[in-house]
Amino acid sequence: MSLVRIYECLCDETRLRIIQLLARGPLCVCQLQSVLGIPQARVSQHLSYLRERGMVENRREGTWMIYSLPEQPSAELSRHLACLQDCSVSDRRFRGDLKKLQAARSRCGEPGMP
Amino acid sequence: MSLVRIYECLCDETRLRIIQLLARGPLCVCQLQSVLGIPQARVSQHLSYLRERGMVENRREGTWMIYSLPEQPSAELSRHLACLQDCSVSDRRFRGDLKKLQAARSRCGEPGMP
DNA sequence: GACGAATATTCGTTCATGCGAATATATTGC
DNA sequence: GCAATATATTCGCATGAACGAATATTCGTC
Repeated sequence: MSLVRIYECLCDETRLRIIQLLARGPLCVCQLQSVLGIPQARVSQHLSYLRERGMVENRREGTWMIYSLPEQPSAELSRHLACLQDCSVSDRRFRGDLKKLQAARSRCGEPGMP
Repeated sequence: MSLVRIYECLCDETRLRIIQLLARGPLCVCQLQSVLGIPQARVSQHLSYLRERGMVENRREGTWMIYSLPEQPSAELSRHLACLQDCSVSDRRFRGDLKKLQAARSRCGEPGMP
């Protein structure tokens, strides 16, 4: 995965939010949708984009499709994800998303547990 | 400068090369052009793009326009530039560019010294 | 003020992407 | 098999970006 490829994945706000959320652990589409507050199709579209570029992995679990960041990310990707983590703690939007994520988790538990 | 803004600047290969080169110090347009091996107009176009987004600064020096990375980059930008530096040392393309940069420097000296 | 060098801008085209809307697919439980 | 839920895909459109080509601007020098 080239550097440009990495930056392409990060240069859209919605994708950035998705990646930021997945950095906290795997999530299904409907959890992402509820946190992001955007139509489901759009979430799936962005996830497809990220999947094609190797930025996310997915596995099916019943009806749910669980997305996560690569289990074995390249050195560049690791480095960049760490950098993103460093920077996003001070970002309002991201903090808001994380709050919503807590709520979503406590509401429906782990992915696959409605 | 938002994170998305930063990534937008980095998600094109030519711009990435430019930023990588400017990370080593200020350069004029013709030096960039000679290292990158692309038409001058294209270099200027990308530099305009970067300037509009606050990713580069420029100052005139006679006929030359000297471009450089921001003197006082934001915390996010600093972090990301450092991350980029870390990752690009292992990139062939960038290493090639740096070699050409050495040659360009020794050929015409510092910017403004033809 | 004309000329040359360095740089910037504009124009037209092509291509990728982001989006909403609609529809299709897959899985589970009855 | 059918319905319901979760997810994916397709289509059409609008926008922005990358590019080459051409042209314009700016500066120093004579």
